[in-house]
Amino acid sequence: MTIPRARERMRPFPYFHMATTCTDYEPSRIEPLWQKFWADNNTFVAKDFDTTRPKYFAMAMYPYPSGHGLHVGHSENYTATDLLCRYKRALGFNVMQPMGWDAFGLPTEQTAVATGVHPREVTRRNVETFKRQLNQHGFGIDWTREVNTTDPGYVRWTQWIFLQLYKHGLAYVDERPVWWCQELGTVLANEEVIDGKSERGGYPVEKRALRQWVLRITAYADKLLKRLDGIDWPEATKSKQRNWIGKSEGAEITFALDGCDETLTVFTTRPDTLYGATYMVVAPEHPLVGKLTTAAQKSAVEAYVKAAASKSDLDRTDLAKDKSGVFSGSYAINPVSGAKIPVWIADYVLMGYGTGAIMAVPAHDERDYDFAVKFEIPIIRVIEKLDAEGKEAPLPFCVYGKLVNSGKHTGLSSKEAKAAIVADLEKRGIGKLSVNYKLRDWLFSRQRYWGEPFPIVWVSEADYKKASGEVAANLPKDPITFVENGVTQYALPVPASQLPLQLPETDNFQPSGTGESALGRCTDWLEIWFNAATGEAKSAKEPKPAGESWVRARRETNTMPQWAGSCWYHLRYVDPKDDKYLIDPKLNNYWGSPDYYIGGPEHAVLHLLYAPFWHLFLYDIGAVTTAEPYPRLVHQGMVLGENGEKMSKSRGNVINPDDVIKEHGADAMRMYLMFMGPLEDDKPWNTKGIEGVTRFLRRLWREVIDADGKISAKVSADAKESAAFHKVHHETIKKVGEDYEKGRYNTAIAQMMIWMNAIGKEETVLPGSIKDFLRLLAPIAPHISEELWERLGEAPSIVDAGWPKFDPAALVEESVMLGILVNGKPRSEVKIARDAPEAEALALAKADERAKPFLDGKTIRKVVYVPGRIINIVAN
RNA sequence: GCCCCGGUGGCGGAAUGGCAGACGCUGCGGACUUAAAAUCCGCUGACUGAAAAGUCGUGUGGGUUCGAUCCCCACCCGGGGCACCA
Repeated sequence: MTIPRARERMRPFPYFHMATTCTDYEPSRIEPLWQKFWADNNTFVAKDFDTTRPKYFAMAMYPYPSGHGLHVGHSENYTATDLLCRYKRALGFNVMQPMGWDAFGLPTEQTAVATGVHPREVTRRNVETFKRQLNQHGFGIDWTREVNTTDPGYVRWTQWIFLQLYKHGLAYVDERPVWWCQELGTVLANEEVIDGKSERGGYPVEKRALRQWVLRITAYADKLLKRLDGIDWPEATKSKQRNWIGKSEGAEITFALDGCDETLTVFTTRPDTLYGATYMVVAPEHPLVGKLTTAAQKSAVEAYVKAAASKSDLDRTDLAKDKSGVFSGSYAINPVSGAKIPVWIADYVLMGYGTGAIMAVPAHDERDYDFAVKFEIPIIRVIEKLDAEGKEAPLPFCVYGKLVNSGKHTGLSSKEAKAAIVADLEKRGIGKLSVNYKLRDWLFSRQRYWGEPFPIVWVSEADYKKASGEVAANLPKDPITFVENGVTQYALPVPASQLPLQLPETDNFQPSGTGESALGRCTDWLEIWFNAATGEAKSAKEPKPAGESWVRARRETNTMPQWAGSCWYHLRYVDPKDDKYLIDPKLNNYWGSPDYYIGGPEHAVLHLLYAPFWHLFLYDIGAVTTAEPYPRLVHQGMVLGENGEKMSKSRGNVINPDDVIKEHGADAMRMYLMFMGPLEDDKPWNTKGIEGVTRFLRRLWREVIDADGKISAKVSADAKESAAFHKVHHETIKKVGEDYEKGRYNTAIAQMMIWMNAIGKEETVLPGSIKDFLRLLAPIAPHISEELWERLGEAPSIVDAGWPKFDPAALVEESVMLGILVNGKPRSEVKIARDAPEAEALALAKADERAKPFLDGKTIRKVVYVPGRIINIVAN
């Protein structure tokens, strides 16, 4: 498309010196012109340290630049952000609206594998497309702050943060059964596995024991939970996070084993039911299984453990209804009743939660009850319903009550008994209060090429001890190790001075197939001489450099998951080029945390949990000055296809923003997206709907511009506007401001349509009225607003034209229609002074022709008068 | 099973204790036109009625209130999440 050059369009003041010469509303000519104007004038470059205005930092979740281009859901999300930013700017805020690219990740790598084009190049192309598309929407993005998670300057700091986590003991290596997806050739985090399938692609996953990096997010479980109370987030998401973190308070109790020195520790939330513990269960993976198993039970136990191991987790949970287990042959001693109780092995107890062992109280736990019934284990009631109406509650009885059959604790309430029993156990050294979380540590490594390499090398124990200088300064208290072929490998950090650690060049991005990423094949990069003081590296093919500190090392071949980069991009926007600090504290203080963050709810327990974890940690180590990363979060709803179903290629109901902009223009699309319904709701696209909005914009154009492209004769400085219009005009200024403030964009637009209907009835209109209106419209439909603003003789840009004020006096009507209700039912209405006294209103109501029949022959019992609204006469 | 969110015309939605259905779409009627498109004007919850008007109506059933889409209780339905978490 051709962009008219500004110079050619110059006309003498006051008209047409920048705007187009369109006679009809032609978004395809108008929009590119103003987009260029904004770019040429750096209109949206945010100024650091502007203390003359309050700052406003608004962020939408940055996109993954896929090969499919922008989705209409992005359009919705970014329109809402842009609209808010333009509104805040009109109010006088120093606004920052940044954008970036979540550019590491699987689809790009898969494209690279399929096409042989390097992921870096695939990313570059996709980013170019996305950027062009975003600019065609007319978003006021400050591109000087563009971030890309794959830029070396960005990767360096992602690695730096990992280094801090490592140094502070929050990153460790564990060989553990993890979700492995054969199809994707990588392991996945718990959060990325849904119903036994990969979140991305829906491929089957299975458990495999692999060496993995894990981040100790559980150390922040309590902080992550507590922060939820103080932030302005959608309740559903907070609730989901609370659930996911799953804090549960109880006690750890240690049971002695009969005829054995070992003890068995369990976690329970119901220490009050301890007297009712008639058996114990340990998970099949429990380390004590071997010792607990007696000779007689050995073969049965081994068979059971083997069967459990081969079951996928999906099978294990699918069979939830049908309990299975095997007796170990050993007995434990109930520490309060002294009873000898059997120890069972059953897969309904999970090794990953609590201690991997439980005390089973069949009378008061549904699962234990099912198990006890099936295996004919005694069931002893120890809790009674508190306010028993004579009848005993049926078993299993799983709520609090009063203790029975509980020795000296009989008669206490559950609550009292919990404290008393734990206190007793604590004195004996076999119990204590304890808290458990469902949240697991975050599996942080992936076997892919297109991700951040870990700033870690592996060395021998002897070489580990040679660490000094900057390398030693970054070591955790306890070394991170793993055993490979009987040899223990030690992790040394690649220190900050050597970052970023870049990916090796290769043309084969496929995983190596042995559980290692493509990096496992990049020998020159992988096998190195490492300086254990400075962190420098040289290929191992070269001779060993001179010096005590040089040791033989192998680099870590895992890469970080895609979530890593998005954990801190909100910081990089504030200080996008810094190579000294993660974020300059002065800039950090100026911009603070985003005042607004919008994105889909699908990241509730992924990005929205991970990023706060990193941020809280960075705050703790003094790397950032803000305690809370996202004080205010909004979720936009999904834009569904016209058939009300989720948009997808297979359903053939995808709406492409490029097509919509081509047909209707960006202003119409932006406006329609905001008009469809509440931002947070899912709502179906409707082609007729956007036509309605386009009609609205054309009407506006015709009110201002006549068929020759001149200002319409109707717009005149000596226009006489009707009182009715005057009122609507000021109501509109008030309502639109209030609605923008509350994020209720659909009703703001409805009000603007009311204004449009009102102006259609006017003979003449003041230019000032049109200009007021353009300023209200500009945040949503910025191009047409700029165009008409300038054609009306104002200097561009309308972006800095401020926000119109309404006249409160214009809103007040002397007389209003008062609803007349009889016994609560609307019967009539009457015109009356707004603040008429009750007596007058009542007299009018009683005399009203339509209300009268309902009052005839009845006695008035009560009158409720709400001045200006209704009068309700209660009569019978 | 547990947790969260929701249920209003033909459709998207508005109204958070005061005349339900703003605004938009659709549909119907009209104006302009040789005609069509575009544009403009009017009507458009259901039922009864020629009309005036009346009755019903915000998932269902109760409750609070002069008055309930709105608050409370119970239930039904839909969507999302969690699910042997001791």
